[in-house]
Amino acid sequence: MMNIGEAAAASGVSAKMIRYYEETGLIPPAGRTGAGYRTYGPKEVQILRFVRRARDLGFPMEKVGDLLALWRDRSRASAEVRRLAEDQVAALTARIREMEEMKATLEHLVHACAGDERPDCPILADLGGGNCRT
Amino acid sequence: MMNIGEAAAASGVSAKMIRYYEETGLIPPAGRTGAGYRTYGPKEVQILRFVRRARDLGFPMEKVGDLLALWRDRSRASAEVRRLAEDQVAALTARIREMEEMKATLEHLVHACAGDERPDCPILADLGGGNCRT
DNA sequence: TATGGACCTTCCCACCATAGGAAGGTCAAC
DNA sequence: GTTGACCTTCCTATGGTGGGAAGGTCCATA
Repeated sequence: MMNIGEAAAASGVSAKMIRYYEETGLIPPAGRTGAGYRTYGPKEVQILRFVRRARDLGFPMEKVGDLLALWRDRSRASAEVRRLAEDQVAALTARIREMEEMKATLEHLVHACAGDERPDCPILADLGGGNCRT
Repeated sequence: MMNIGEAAAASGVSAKMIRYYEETGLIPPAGRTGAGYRTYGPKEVQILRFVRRARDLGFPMEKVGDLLALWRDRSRASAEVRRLAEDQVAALTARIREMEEMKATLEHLVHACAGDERPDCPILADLGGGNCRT
């Protein structure tokens, strides 16, 4: 049995976040020693690693909860899990595209900007003249 | 002179956010009518549009403040602005790459998953660190 | 002139996920 | 037995945005 600090080191999740995950119900409450210290075994550490990995893949907490539930349910169909993963791929794709667009616009502006000592700046001109309804 | 609602409609920035920007010092305090209503003219609306556009390009508030300062400074060198824009391109590039990596990993897992009624699921197996069930 | 509704004001709360810190208790090593 | 590293809870902040309550204002219409 480990302390929260050891569990944090073993799982890659900070002690702060472990307590937070417990508080929000993402993970079940840890056992306690007589003095009130949280205790963790290998099983709990595995759960924490699961959460960590899912977060690394960009899943929001809520989806991580769904994945955990499916993980615990031995009879779940893999199709459900796959759908969650596909949703996440779609979300990432959408977000990436948005940022690619921002980047392209900015690169265009940077390209048009002399970038020297002169105050003429197409970047500021663009920002100042953006067309919304006036 | 417009109300905050009209300025919001004209600039594309919500009234809530206009007040927030003012509160945090991003934009100067608006003028007030005798009754305490904020008033906005075309110049202020242009500033709001500037902010909106910069936020749309993914600049964090702090950088928007820098850009605004450069915008107001008629003698600024365009090189400074360009550097801010380039930094932002770099930030976007880094974030995009992170997300591309997440996406690639997930796509790999989705591809390996049968996605049928069987409980065998490589996605959960991966998340769990090799052991699908506890 | 009165009233109603659309606007404005300030203030507080919520989100998501994370980090920092203070105040106080506990454990283990020396 | 003291010291230092750990633990506990509780509060705060972040970045931007939205929601809403309680109360004031403005304008048009009945």
